[in-house]
Amino acid sequence: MKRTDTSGWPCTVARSADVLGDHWNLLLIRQACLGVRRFDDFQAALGIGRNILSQRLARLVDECIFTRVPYQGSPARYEYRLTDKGRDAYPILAAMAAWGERWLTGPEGTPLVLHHTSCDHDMHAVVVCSECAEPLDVRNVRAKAGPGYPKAATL
Amino acid sequence: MKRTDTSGWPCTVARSADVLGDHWNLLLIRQACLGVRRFDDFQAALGIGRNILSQRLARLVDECIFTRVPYQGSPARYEYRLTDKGRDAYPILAAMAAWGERWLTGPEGTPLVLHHTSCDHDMHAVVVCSECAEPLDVRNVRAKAGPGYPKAATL
DNA sequence: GGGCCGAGTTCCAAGATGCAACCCGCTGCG
DNA sequence: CGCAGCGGGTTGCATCTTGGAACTCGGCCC
Repeated sequence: MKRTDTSGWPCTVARSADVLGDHWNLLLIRQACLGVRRFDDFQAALGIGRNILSQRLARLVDECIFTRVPYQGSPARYEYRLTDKGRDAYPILAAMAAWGERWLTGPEGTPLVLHHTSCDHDMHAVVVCSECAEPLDVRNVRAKAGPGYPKAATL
Repeated sequence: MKRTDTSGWPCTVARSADVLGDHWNLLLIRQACLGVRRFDDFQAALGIGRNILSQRLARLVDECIFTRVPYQGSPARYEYRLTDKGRDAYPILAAMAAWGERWLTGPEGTPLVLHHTSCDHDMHAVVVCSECAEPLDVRNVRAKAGPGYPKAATL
């Protein structure tokens, strides 16, 4: 009945999917990357229901993707900021943006262009191999069991 | 009421999230990348309900991420294969796997190791800038409106 | 003739979502 | 003082979506 919990599966994709496989979570992280930090701003920007937002933020704080820090006392007000873990999810969003740009964009062109300030160029994300820096392709990658792989498993 | 549809939003992340922001969809694509093609194999590998599986596969075929091709007639049997669009989503999964490996792995180590056959090394995915090949970091990226950006918008 | 695939549907109860309305501790303001 | 406003949430309720298990259907196999 309740959404299957994949966080304990012997697969890093399944574990990530447990938290990132939710459009609101993805969108919240994206907004946060864009500088949004406050409840009402998330709500207004995404049009997400306040209860859902509240629940999602709690989950993300729980997962250490956001931290809830007070930015004023009396009345106590909090804002949500990305942790290193959350910030580190940005590449995934960038990869999704690149995919969306390639496959889900109509003739009108991309709504958003990313600009890399380090090299001062407009760019898009490319996912490469850590060893040879070649872009990845499913056909050149094999998955094999690692140290944390249990004997019986789904793969 | 029904799950908010973000596929028309002026944001490539939101559009991608509409289809990739679902753990089953992600997991199905992952399985497909691993070579799974048949209904019952997906079902057995993921433990997903047959109704949900059926519904998800239909959606993914609809989105042109999978194609349903007959592999025998009489009785007609179909298998689901990744299209180029689907195959191109692999980098996203690889990025998620890398994140999961870094942040969601316990002391036992990664369950799965990826091996890049092109360079014959074990590797992990890195998301880099298409222009300067530096790994991305949120702090070095700015989003700006592109050609497909409507005047009124959420960003 | 009966059982066994693979590939789906159908049914139903338990959750999840979305929306709107309500609450709470302060602040500013007339 | 009284009261509306603001940021930040809860609560309630009507719908949808999930997950699990049972049922269907066309064709082999024995």
